[in-house]
Amino acid sequence: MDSAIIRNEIYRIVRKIPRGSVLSYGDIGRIVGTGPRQVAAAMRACPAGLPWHRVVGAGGTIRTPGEYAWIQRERLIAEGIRFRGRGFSYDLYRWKTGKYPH
DNA sequence: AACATGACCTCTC
DNA sequence: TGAGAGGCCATGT
Repeated sequence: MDSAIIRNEIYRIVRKIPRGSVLSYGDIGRIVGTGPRQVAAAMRACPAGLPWHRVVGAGGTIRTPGEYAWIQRERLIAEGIRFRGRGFSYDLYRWKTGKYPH
């Protein structure tokens, strides 16, 4: 199935995000050619060892439900991301090294 | 096969 | 600044 391949692509990209950087659901979706919700759906399975905390909502917001939101925030802060208010500056911490297809 | 759901995004008002 | 609507499409029932 295509969807399984896309899921693997998503996981591969998330694994590539370097420490201290983040990527949004929408951007990841744009890279692999699918939508933001599909990225979220893939993250629901969350394989062990995956740096899921580096995947955030558009504009640098935490969209993770429940207590994981707190864990994610702590981990991001531990990687050097400074929060301002609810979220942080996505432009500042976005993983820029990965070139997006266009 | 139809239907509901969702760790989203963008545009309105 | 915040709430609502619509679009999106893989997943699970």
